[in-house]
Amino acid sequence: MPPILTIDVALLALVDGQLSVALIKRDKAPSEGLYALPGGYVHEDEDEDVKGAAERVLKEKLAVKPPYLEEFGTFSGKLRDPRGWSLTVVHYALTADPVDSPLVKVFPVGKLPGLPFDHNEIIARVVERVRSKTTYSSLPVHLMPKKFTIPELHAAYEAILGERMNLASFRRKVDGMGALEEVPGEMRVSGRSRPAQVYRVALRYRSKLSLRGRGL
Amino acid sequence: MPPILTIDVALLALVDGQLSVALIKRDKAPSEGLYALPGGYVHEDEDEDVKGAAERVLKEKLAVKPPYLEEFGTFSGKLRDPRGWSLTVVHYALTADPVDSPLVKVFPVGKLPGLPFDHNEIIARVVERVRSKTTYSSLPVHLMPKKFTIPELHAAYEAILGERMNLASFRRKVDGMGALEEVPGEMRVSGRSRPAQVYRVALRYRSKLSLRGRGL
DNA sequence: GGAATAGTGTCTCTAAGACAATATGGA
DNA sequence: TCCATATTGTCTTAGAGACACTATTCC
Repeated sequence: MPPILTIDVALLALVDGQLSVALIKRDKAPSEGLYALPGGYVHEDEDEDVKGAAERVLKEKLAVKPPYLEEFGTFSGKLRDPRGWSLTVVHYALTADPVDSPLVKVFPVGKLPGLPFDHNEIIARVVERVRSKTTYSSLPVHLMPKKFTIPELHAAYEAILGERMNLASFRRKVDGMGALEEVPGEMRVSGRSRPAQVYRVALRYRSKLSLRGRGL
Repeated sequence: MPPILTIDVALLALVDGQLSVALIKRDKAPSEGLYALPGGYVHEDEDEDVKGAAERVLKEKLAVKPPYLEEFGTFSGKLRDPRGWSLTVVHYALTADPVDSPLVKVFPVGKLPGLPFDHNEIIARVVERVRSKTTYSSLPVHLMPKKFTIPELHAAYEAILGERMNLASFRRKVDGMGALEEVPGEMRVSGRSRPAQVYRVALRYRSKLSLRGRGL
């Protein structure tokens, strides 16, 4: 009997200023009825590769086509699934607006219930990776809506890392990364303060989906 | 028919100052007789997880128990293996002394022959990762013998990256990383010059094998 | 004008590169 | 002694954080 091969996807988003993950109520055994990471088997006829399988699961189960999807790594062994020796290729995806539905619920990563299999550990490791990448890359831009301001992005970084960052240095850093471009003329007003310049993700930083196969 | 699940290992070493990879002559179809990455199926009864399978393959096929072994990622799809939709979990390992044998040959990564499956691409991607990690981590210490000097380690970094590095800054950097410790009193003499202090990898940086499951 | 937040300028500090100066064992 | 390389010290430069200052809108 060959090992059980599955893929799982951790779809992350910022909800109410908290890094959160979309979980789905399992509709079959084992652990039927419990929330878990969306996942499934590879469909050899329709999935080009495991990343394709992850995209399909995102579309079918979560109804999202997120701008960022990357393989995280595998989790395998005899004990993690009651059905036997199994291997799952875990992916993580970032989105601005996860869809809440009767079956899908978005949990802050700090307030997860007990999950089946090793999904608590998987999420913990994915979050660790996302926090790590946040410290040196523009990854969190993929958690933002199409248009956003620097202060909004700054707040997202602070929410993900759980610590304050210097805003002036942050400005210099995002400038230097070249991941953003101004939306000409557009300013965002919030309250009775100076309006902020609106930005969007630069073209070459969008849609990692199409850059198949290149890690990072 | 479920996907074919295999693991492959890219064992890297520095041979004659060149980053090199150990390839093994395949003893069965497909591509029998060609050099390829050592790999194989997961043995559900003896492999704790895919990393365990990689360790077993290293031991059985290459007769090494390297100090560093890490999962790289997966390669999957319909086209990469003539037998059908397949997935391989690629690992990379670092060693100081790869064993050359009738079946195993060590090739400089810049002078690889055409390899079966997608093994040329796999090796290219692994090398890219190792070079990247070399720029910001102490990874290359695992390519060194038990005892070595800073200038020797410096030469290893230059060989991996293919570019010159400032030796004084390099000293400061390895100092700061805390990955090394002096071997008290031991000096290495080479030629008629001042002898160099001998170092070894600090305990907590050895044997990533035991730190199962933690990426990086 | 005042409140509140956006954005800029400047100072300091740290880390890295360049490179000069010193150290040491073998020939 | 000299040669060759190891090791240290110093100067300069680039980038990040701290923080004060200016800008702009609504009230």
